[in-house]
Amino acid sequence: MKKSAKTRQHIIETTAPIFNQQGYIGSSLTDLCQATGLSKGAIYGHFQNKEELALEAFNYNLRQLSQAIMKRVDVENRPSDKLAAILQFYQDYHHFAIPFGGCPILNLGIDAQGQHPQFLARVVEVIKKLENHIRRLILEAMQAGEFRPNLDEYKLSRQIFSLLEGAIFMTLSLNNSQYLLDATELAQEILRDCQQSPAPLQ
Amino acid sequence: MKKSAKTRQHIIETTAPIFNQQGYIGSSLTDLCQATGLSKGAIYGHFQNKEELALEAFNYNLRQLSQAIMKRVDVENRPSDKLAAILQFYQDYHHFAIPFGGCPILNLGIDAQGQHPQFLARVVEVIKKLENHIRRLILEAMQAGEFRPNLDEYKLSRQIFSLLEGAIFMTLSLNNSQYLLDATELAQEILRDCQQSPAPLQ
DNA sequence: AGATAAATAAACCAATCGGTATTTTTTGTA
DNA sequence: TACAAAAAATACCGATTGGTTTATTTATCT
Repeated sequence: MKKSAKTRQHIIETTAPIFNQQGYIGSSLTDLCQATGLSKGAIYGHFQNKEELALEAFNYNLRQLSQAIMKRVDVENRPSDKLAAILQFYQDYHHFAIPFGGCPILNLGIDAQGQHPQFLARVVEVIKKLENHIRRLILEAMQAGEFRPNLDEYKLSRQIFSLLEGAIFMTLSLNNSQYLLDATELAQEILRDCQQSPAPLQ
Repeated sequence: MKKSAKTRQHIIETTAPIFNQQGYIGSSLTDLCQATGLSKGAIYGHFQNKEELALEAFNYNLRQLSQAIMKRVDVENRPSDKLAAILQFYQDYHHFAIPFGGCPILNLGIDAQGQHPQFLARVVEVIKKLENHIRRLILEAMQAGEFRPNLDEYKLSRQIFSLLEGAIFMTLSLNNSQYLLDATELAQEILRDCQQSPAPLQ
């Protein structure tokens, strides 16, 4: 009874980076069998079809990412420190993403657009969750007096998230970590300006 | 003699959005034949193989994007106005990208990563060209006295480009134009601060 | 230890993949 | 209008796709 769940998890974990890197169509069952060391019969004993496995693998990727961020955030107390921890995480995000086969949000978001509505819905869910987390931290920082009270936390979180995702894309595509460094630095400056008043930005 | 070139171009133009949206592997010859209204024999009479056609189609996409930007830039004279024109273009970039099947840079960049080095090289080329264009405009604005002289134009162009690409991803994935609006607004503010001295940002 | 059920492998399926060879149709020109 | 050349359609190729079935091995539990 327990063995089944274990190999099922093994299949998910070993195929997750393949799906992340090669996309849904690009990941053939032959690839997945070779990576897991199992046969098609074995895989189909644990999953109804390729789509179900892909969904689980994508979910696994997104969950890993979320958890890695939250792990950094949870050790901080003040909202502004939690925000700084998020930026710190993204500063060397490529070290996290490259063995993962890239950024799950970016890869799945692009791969699923107009192609796999179900997958897109999942990645949108995670994006909104992360962006909302940033937004709530900004709001809490305002309420705690760490930030000016007249900020538009919705706009700020959208801007910071866009900046980070774009920098991830640039760093991974051009294989140049400078984009993530510059982006997180800019984000830090934006947040620093949230403390002052009146605002030169926002 | 001329008919051949015309249908060749027709094939490129009609398959370009398919390649852009579905990627290289995701675009089957059946799809391409159906879209062009031609048979496989006809397509293979104009292109050696699927890869050559894809490369031409991707180049077509990237060229269309570059030209659309340059068209807006070239009507301006002052460097800072040219920069503003670029931001203006990206403000409603989704209207350009959606009928195109998404952002060619983003789609091809993600699709090609670790999969098609040849395609990745092409998209990197275009990215560097556009980013360099922004960088040179910042430099020219400094030299013309429109911007402070002590700016890091390399860093600034990286930050702005990351911000824009990230906002494109967000707007297209979440089908929400607000990300592009907020990102271009932030970019405008960053550039506005380049005029003042001393710098609150950068 | 042996019965039972779960897990896996292997062979097989129709469909589709990219690509090619051949035939038919179209076209420009003499 | 006849004819050669180019362009396109058809039919086909082997390989691979996702998926299924059957047989066999391997765990699990009494």
